[in-house]
Amino acid sequence: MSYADIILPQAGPPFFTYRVGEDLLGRLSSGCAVAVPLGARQIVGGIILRVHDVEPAFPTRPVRRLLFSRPIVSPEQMRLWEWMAEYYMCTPGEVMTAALPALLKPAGFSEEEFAADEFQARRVRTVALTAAASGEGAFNEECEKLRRRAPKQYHALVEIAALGPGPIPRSELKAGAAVLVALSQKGLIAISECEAATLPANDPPAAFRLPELSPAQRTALDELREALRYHNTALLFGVPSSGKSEVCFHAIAGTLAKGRDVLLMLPEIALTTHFVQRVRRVFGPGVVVYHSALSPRQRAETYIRLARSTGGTLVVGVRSAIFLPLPRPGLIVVDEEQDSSYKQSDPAPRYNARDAAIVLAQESGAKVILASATPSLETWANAQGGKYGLVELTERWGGTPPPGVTISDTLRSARRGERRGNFNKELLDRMAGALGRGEQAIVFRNRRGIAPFIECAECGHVPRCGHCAIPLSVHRDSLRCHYCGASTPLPSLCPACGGMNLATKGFGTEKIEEELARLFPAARVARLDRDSTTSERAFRRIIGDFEAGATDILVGTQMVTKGLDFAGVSVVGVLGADNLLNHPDFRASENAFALIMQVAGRAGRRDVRGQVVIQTVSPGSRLIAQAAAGDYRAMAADLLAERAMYGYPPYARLVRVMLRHSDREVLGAAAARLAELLRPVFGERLLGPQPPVVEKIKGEYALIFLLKAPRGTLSDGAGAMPMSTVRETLRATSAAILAVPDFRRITLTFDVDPR
DNA sequence: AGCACGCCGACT
DNA sequence: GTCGGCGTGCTC
Repeated sequence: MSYADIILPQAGPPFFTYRVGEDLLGRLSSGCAVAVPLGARQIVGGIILRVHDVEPAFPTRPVRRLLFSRPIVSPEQMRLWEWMAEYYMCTPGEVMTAALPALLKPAGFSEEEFAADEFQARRVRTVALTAAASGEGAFNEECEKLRRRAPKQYHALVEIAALGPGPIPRSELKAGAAVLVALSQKGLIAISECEAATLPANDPPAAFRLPELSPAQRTALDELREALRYHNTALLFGVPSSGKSEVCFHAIAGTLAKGRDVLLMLPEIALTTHFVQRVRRVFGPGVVVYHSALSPRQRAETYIRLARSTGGTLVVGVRSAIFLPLPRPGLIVVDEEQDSSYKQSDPAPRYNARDAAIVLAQESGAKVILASATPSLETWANAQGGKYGLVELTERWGGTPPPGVTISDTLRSARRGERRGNFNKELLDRMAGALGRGEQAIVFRNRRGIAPFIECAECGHVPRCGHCAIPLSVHRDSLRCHYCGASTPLPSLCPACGGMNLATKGFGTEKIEEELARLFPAARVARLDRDSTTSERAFRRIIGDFEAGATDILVGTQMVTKGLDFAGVSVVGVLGADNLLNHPDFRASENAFALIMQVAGRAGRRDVRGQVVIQTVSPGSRLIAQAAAGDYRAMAADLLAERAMYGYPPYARLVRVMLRHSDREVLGAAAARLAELLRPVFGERLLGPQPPVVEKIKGEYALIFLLKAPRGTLSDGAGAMPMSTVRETLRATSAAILAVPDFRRITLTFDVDPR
């Protein structure tokens, strides 16, 4: 008799064992998707881990059905799943939940319902130029004919030609149905239908429209290729605007030409911008895009299409794209590798896609390029230590002059009476100048809403969120919790003492927007933050308007810093730079540096030197000076010394242990017991327990420990402990805690390498 | 994660 | 006397 160990998409045991019936014998192997019965009346989708003939000690149920004729998880992906479950201390089922699109994990169906529900790729209509309209001569001739009398058809034809060659899904075209029908009747385009999961074709490498490289970029590309001969991973470290992307494009083209697949990973926000269009212009319509705005159907189609592909595909995607079943991975590029959106912090698997990329590459003989102007200190240390190759681009592309940076002392400005609202004179003068010349400005503030909190002037009461216990932020007509999103009307009296004098403290983007309307009444101001971009459309509109020059000043949060290129911006203001440094987080300085560098990079264009004004109450800050000078090396040297001193990454591995429970007493007791068990092993390197920043999560109390597991031998002679031993200790100890009857309902989670 | 089982309060 | 509230524990 044959048995199959099957991963099911849930926490709990690593796998379940089912019987393989006669009907499926020989057709099942590792990576196959199957439907199996679970519990009384459920059918769920699972992935086969292995097939064997060891009879389990419990009665088994049969595998119900094979969902796709071939495995949908490649051997390399299976090994990535295993590594991820082990390294990030979660179950393979939790990895599976993150890895597979929802439609490929059918769950909660009764047997009858499920029978009809196997995933079927949708059929889509496509259009393509016919021979009559192809070729430069014929195409231009047809365009001329249409231009005057049928401008809509003309535009449609140009659009199809731009996206082509090859069939283009109808849904990707702006042109209406009538226009396409007319073009088809003229014999210029052919309308046909095909399975969405097989769309569209890749451009042949010869047709790539690669950008010309400058001599500096050419040298960097050669160095990169050389570095990747000796290393699996290389850091492409380039100043802002040095043209890292172009160098990557050439490396990507080289890999695709060998028939191998490329994964280009981007931070979440960068993908919604024009970058994807740029990639499509270079590599053609075959570029696969994978991000959070796709529908469940599109995700499943993309996944299946890639599983059936034979190599040579370029995928542009966010964090979760690391799980796509590329048949022949050759190169993974992680752009802005330090970006925190590569780390999933909740729910499990709490993985970092950058690190997963390096593991996946190792498993599949692929190479990794980490690209950044401000690499994470972990990556920098690895590059300095020779673990990664290091390639530098020090020259700004096209001779764009670097922006002039001014550090503006807010307290001095206030003393001199030169402050208007939250703006210092230095910034206001430069903004006025820019607006006068018809140029644009960006104002960056790392805080949404009007103010971070309000305080009663009489009793000192600060309204807090009932769910999370953190202060509520002030918005135009509500108080909102920035953690859980809960919202209550803005009170007019103090809820505690009935006092009449509620004072707003600090300031956010909404407040800045109001002030700008008063300071520059003639300017058109737009705001870009999580509150103003509730839909994809709103986001695109704000960006589009600013790009088109329909707005003059853009005020916003981190959103204004990522991957956006605005040619008309000559002034950038950073408000309250100190705030960035004051986060209760060991990465605060590193992040602040990256953020200031990124936002500063938005200023200036080829002919106009950009101006950046950083407003701060601590103008003497070493880090702010380093950021103003763009001196990454100095910053890294300082911060690495600090990390070594306090035992933080890259000199230690962090694990965050969180306990949750509805009863504060029980929680406290469990945490005390856990501390008692772990302290003898880890001593001073176990911090806590302490309440997290957000004290209550979904009505439950929480306590956290932070473990700084040392790497290398310690100065106190305690020797290094392999990470596998650290994990084993944590697992065993938490099992012991959960075995105590009183503590059974405690939720215990681990976050390895937390952000 | 579903879903059944089971032990306590509002109804016909 | 039953219907159903959700707390608890199991699913190969």
